[in-house]
Amino acid sequence: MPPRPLRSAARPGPASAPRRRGEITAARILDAAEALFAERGYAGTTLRDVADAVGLRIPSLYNHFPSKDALYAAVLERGFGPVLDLLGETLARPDARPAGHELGERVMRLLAAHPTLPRLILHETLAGGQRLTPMLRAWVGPAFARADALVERTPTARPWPPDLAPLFVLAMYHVVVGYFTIAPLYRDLSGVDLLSEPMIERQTRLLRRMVDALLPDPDAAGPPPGRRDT
Amino acid sequence: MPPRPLRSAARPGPASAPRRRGEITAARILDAAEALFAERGYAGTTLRDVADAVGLRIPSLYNHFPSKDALYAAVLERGFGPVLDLLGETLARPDARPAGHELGERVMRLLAAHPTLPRLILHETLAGGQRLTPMLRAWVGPAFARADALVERTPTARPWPPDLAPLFVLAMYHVVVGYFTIAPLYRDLSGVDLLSEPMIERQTRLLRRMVDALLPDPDAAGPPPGRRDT
Amino acid sequence: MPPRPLRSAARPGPASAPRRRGEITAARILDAAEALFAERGYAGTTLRDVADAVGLRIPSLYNHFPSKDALYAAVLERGFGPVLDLLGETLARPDARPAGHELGERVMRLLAAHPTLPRLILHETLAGGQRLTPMLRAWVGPAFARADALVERTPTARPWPPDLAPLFVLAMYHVVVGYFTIAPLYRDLSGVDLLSEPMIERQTRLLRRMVDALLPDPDAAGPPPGRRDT
Amino acid sequence: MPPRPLRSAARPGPASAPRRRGEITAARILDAAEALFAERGYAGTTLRDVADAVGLRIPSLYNHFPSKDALYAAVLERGFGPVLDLLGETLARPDARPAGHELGERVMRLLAAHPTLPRLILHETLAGGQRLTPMLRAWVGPAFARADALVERTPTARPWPPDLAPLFVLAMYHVVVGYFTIAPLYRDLSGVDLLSEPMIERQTRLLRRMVDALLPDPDAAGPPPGRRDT
DNA sequence: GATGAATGAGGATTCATTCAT
DNA sequence: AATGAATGAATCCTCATTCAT
Repeated sequence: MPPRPLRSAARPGPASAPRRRGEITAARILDAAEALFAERGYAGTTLRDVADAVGLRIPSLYNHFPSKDALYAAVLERGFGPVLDLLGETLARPDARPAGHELGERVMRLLAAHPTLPRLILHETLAGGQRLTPMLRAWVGPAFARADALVERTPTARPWPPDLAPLFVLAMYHVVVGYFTIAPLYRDLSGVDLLSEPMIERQTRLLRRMVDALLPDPDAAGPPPGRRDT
Repeated sequence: MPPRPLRSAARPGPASAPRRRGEITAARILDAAEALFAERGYAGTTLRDVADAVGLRIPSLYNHFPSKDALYAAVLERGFGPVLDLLGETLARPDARPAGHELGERVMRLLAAHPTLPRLILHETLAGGQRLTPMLRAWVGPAFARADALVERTPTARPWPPDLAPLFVLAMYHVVVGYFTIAPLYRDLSGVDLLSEPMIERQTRLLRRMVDALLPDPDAAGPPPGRRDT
Repeated sequence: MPPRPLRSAARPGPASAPRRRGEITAARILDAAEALFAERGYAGTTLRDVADAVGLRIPSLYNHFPSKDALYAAVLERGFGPVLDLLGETLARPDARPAGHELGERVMRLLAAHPTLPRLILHETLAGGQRLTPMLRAWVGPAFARADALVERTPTARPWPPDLAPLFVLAMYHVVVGYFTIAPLYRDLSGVDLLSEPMIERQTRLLRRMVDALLPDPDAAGPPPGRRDT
Repeated sequence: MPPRPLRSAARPGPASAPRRRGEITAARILDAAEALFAERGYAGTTLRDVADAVGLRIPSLYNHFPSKDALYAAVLERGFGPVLDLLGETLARPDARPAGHELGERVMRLLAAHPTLPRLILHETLAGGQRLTPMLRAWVGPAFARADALVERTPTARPWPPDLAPLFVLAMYHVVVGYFTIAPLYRDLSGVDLLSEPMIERQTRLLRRMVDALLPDPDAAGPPPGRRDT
């Protein structure tokens, strides 16, 4: 369980330190549930698993969340709230090119700090989004739309035709989400930990290179000649 | 990779008609199970679901498969056998550039015909591959290694550094797998069916353009000037 | 558990002997459940109680009834079906006076053979009929209406005013139902078993005397002089 | 019968105002619990139900009653104390005939003011009296005995044989208790509220007529000729 | 090969109760 | 006096599996 930065605790209120003991327990439950849901999905995660991970008995969970469903929803809300905020800001920025360039790094940093989120969202995707929080449902469509717009308004030497832009966005999304999703299996098979700092940095370089190649800067001559990535 | 018996080709194809009625029932069970496992994952799929989908009672499933686990394994074996064969062939071909160019189309055609496979494999990926058939386990590592080699030996105007090549392969893998995985949710949210023929064709064009941009042909001058994608 | 007369088994079909073993088990479950529901009510009866009484494990109950609710409904259906039929016939008879006179005896005989039914119906009454089978709901209203009509059309020396007739019917209903309901407590407190043959017979005489007094025969002179009850 | 402290009369009456706030809360709990126990029985009533009805949290109930059982006992004690007192007085009066005549009205008035009591007692009856407060247990037997004696010593034109007298008492008891018990269901089915003032008054007339018919005044000639019931 | 019946294990949830605050 | 938190026991129900038919 990665340490959760303070700002994520800042959601429920302006005061950052949880005052009551109950809030601490609820946060611990959310931590454990997030990890387990990310690893095993909703159906594969048992309240016993969660309770064991927190060091509580099962009925105690019900003192903090009224049902397994509600716990799952709370995990998604807490996890995705800050991410969606950040993505929203970046996508909304008018200066397309720097935005596109930064997006990769920002998203990588963000998800590296919350590596469970991509797994959570992929579980949802596989489930057809049937349990998708209204929050996420409401967000996904517009987010992709804004990303499409960003791609289309980015000045590039070789613009994307409108019918391919959405698929391009989808592709880049999958590159990022897939990277974090496959990390445990990749580590298991190859011994390399994709979540380690150097690998994260490499993947960030990859993204930059991909963006450079796929959205070439119109001002640069040909494929960036002298510039080496990194 | 274990030799794949011909019978696996007998599924929907015109090939040898199954002799016994039992085999036909087993195939129907596999069909139903494949769809359900792909949609809901292993933990989320119930033998009752499978039996209902086939029109049998649960105990009858045990006449064909000794356990839920075995049924799941059989689904993976039957589903991935032909795919792995095909991929293996392509990846093993010495002529790197045409192979790289063709790979996208071949894989798209293949997965478009078996759209459950990406979902199945993603469920496995999320589960950390713990239930991954030995078959798949044995295949995945080498496959990526061969793909890495393919990328590295492909003559290109801008070669990939060895530390990025594997990540590049991974990225392309996620682009393809993610496309099929998100199809149901995408359809739900946007109304567009990514599994439809036109969309599949668009995605194929996207892949070709991505490969062109990321592995630029050394013989071509600059970014392919006169050539417009489709 | 009183022996169930064969005619009640005749409901589900014309053949009286249950062919399959499952039907026997289902009947045993119904027997046990009927006794327990009658004694403890719905909320106070546990599936464990039922299973223990039958000698099964709890999950086996679900092979015969899909839920506790359905089991309860089945108990009511099986128990009240024949009773309602019989009552319906009697109440529908045109010859009011003999019908009224016989009703007491018939009902007493009927309920003496099924002493759980009054308790079941009282549990339902107390619950406000919220779980009342549609069957019973549909029956209760008309039954009382027909009973009212019977009272009003019975020739008597002192007719009941229309506003009291329904209450009179209700009263007689409670006399009968209450008698069987209180039997266990009465036995516990006084040692007398109201369900014993002699007591049943006494109560039958009581009912006859009450009917005679409350619906006096217009042809008889005054309070029946020479006639002694019994 | 244990002496009843005056405070039990303090409930809804204008009598001595409860001094401490705790007593007022306890009374509110008793009110809510009485209604719920009467409606759903002991097993069907949850401490959460009670707490919700009072507007407290469950643990607060334990500040006033040491257990669910004790709360139930307190409800019975408080509810039945005054009733038993009153019945005791009436039954103990030596002048049999007026007592018998008055009994109906007094009981009806009493129960109309406390319509939950019949339901509570019926729940107890159905449970076989296993939870019956010692108070009630100690009272029921003697009460019926005194009622039997009352019936037997009432001068009437047609005395009840000793073997029928107890059943007659039982019957009248059920007429009264049943009336209040069925009220909610009756209202649900027919729209008529048996607890309304006019219906209560009708039922009182019914009781008087039944008593007149079943215990005919020896001084009156035949069935009371000129007198019409109200 | 298909199925009705039975069941051990477990899953989510509720309930009455306790205790520290 | 009120309550948030914790929990053992139990509730209804599901699941994968077995077995006799």
